[in-house]
Amino acid sequence: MTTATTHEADGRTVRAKQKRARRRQTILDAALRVFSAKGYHQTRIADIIEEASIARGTFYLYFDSKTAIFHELLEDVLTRIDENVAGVDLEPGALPVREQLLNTVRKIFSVFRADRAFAKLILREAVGLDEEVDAMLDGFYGRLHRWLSDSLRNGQRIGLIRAGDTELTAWLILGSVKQFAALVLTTSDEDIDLEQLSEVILDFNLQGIRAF
Amino acid sequence: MTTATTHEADGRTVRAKQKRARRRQTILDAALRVFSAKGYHQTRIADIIEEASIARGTFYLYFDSKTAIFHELLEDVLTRIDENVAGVDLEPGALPVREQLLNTVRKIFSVFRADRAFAKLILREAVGLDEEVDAMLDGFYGRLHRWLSDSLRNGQRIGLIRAGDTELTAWLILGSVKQFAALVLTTSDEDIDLEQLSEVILDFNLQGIRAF
Amino acid sequence: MTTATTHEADGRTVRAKQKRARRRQTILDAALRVFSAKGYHQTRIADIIEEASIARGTFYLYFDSKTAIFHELLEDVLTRIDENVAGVDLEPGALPVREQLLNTVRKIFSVFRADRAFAKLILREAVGLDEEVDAMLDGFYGRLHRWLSDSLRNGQRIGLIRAGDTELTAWLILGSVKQFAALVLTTSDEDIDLEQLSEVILDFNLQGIRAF
Amino acid sequence: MTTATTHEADGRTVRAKQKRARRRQTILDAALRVFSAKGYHQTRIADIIEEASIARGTFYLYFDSKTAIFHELLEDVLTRIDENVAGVDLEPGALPVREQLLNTVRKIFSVFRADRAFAKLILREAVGLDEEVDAMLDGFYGRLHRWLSDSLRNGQRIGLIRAGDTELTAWLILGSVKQFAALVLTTSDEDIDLEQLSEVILDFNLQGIRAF
DNA sequence: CATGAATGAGAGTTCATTCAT
DNA sequence: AATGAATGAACTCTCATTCAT
Repeated sequence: MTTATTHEADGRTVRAKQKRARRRQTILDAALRVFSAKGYHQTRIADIIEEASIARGTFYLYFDSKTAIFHELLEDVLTRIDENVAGVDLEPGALPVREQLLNTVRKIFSVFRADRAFAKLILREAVGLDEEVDAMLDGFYGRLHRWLSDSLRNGQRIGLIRAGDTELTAWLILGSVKQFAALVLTTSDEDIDLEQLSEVILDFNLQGIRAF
Repeated sequence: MTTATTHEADGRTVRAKQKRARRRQTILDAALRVFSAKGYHQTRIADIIEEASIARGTFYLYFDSKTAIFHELLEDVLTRIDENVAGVDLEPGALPVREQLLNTVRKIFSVFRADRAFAKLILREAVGLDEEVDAMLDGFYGRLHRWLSDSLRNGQRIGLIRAGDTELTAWLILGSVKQFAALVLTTSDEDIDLEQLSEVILDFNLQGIRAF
Repeated sequence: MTTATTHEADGRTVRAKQKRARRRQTILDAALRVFSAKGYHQTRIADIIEEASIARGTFYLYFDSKTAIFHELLEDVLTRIDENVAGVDLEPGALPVREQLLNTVRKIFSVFRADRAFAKLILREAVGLDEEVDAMLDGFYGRLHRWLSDSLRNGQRIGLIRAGDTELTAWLILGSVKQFAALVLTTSDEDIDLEQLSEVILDFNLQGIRAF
Repeated sequence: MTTATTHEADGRTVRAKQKRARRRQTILDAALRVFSAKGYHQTRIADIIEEASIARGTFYLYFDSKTAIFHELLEDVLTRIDENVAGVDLEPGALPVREQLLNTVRKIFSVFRADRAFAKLILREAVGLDEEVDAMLDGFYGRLHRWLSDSLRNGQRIGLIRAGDTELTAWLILGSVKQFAALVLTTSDEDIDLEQLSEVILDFNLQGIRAF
């Protein structure tokens, strides 16, 4: 009897928490849609609450401010990409390097493709916004850069990567990847052959452009 | 008499026009400083007129709006870079391709270095601002891309550039250049050896990263 | 059986009523604390329900509005003081007038001292709030005034009080008492010798300040 | 010629300053009217700008905030009264003390009567508003109190004032004066005989109420 | 009865732009 | 041409109150 009641109470609490989490997500989703459609500055709180079909005050029950929800949104997106990159195993042996890199490129782009809105957030809306956002992006790109330069040094050690300034080279690779992502973003047609494109970008980074 | 008066009037007109042009430039300069220091949205008209030491209303005698002056500023910057790129002669013969490309890379960066404010404008402030600015940037990058892909095709024809998707590759090169520019922008120390860096970026694009 | 049930029901009803009354009082107490600590306008319903440890909606089961609970609170306080004053017996004979007045002064201040919060409510929070509160305070001070002027007239009749405008004088006495109360309120030290102060205020009102 | 131009320029500046000062005053006057009519909290910026017939933004050209204009208004009023009290000469000799005090009482009330709105501000709107206002009022009443207690001590020295706690007594006098002011404020009829009332309040403070 | 998530009217303030001088 | 006071639309955020559970 007592247990039942307890369960019931627990059930209520759990359900309430779930409901709250669901609503939070609803608002986040709506905000992402609006932010990526209109841009951060063109987006009014009014737009978000309308998109989310909630009242003005409700928004502030879940988020402190327009800035706060954007930061959270951005953090979510960055984390999601981080996880895809972090999962890559660069231990020598296993798959050929080319195959592994190809996997990473594929993964990153699949995240972007999953929702173009994410990409727009990172590549357009979050650029030059405020210092905190700058720091978040710097951190994100910094992590990617570190992973890339580490990989390059690894490659040099085992003789797969030619000698050179790994730090700088890592930035250049990152730049080409970002541009590629921006390209995918712009190209509205879904007939992009990501598989083929991934190979092109990889080969560009590996071999460069010269004939020999 | 009449002629004299006319001359005088002409002189006046000319001098007035010059004065007007000078004042315009003063305001543009001031605006560039403020925009790149505080960012587009954080910049108030009040900031610009204070920096330019003019009255509020005077601003609107020279520019239609905050948007308008930013657009003009951006156009100036983009044109300046365009000219440096457009001036490159890619006729087969002449200098070795590597040398020519190196020249172009050097020129582009010298424009950026001339005033970091320009770079910030293009790489940060103008990103995700509004549709017209988007169009301007698209046009600018589009021209760079076209020039790059034309060059690549040229290179393929004369056997210097390996076969491949020239369109996509041109974007990737552009991406690495942009990232490089952003890097130069961030690195506040003036001890950057642009000469050496230019070679690294060029070699990256030419040879890629692999050992063979 | 039926009786039993009825009894039980009655018991339940009574207990429920008591519980309800107790809760009401809990909320009133909490509200008094918060109102006098933060002031009426700085107090949010959120503050009251937190102080009372009840849910938001519960508040409205017991009181109609923020205004309503303040009114009730104020009425409670005013009534409490009224009772102390009303209880004074000024029939000629009995105690000497000075002793009687001293008793009244003592009583009033003891009410204030019992809880500074009360005093703050009357002397600060309720001032200039809204028309209904104005009316309550007017009524309260009006009753005090009437009682004072009646007393003065009585005093005149038996030759204890000098001739003069009893109406106006009553207001002046009231003013000095209010100021005194405010003084006690401000003086945070508990080492105030109310006994001595009561005499000073009484003598001030009786003899004034001149040497002869 | 030059002087003329200079004069003209000066004239312009002077006129501009005057105009600005006039407008400031217009807004202050309007604000005083509204604050005293509706109370501080019931007053919206919208009410003030409507009363002053200015645009929303104009208000903020002259005052930082709703709080700021109220503070300035209050300071003005307090200063005006201060000046009337400060001007009193209590040097022994000259006029009889009673006459001097009567003058002060008259002056203070004439300030109040000049505009009931002032009185309402001090006695009602500014009570329990915020800490800064509290400090202003405390300072104001503190100065009055100091002046009163100094005067009392002076009177004691020359044998005009009986022995007693001058500090406390000064507060009591102040209390009676405040109450009196409040009374004048409430009594909307203009047929108040301030001359007679001033005497009553003075005699109350001098002789008290008892027959002997 | 109790709860607390949801509501939405309404507030103060900012700032690009206009216009009388 | 130059000035800067004036404008008012539009914004974000608060909080007393309601109501479904």
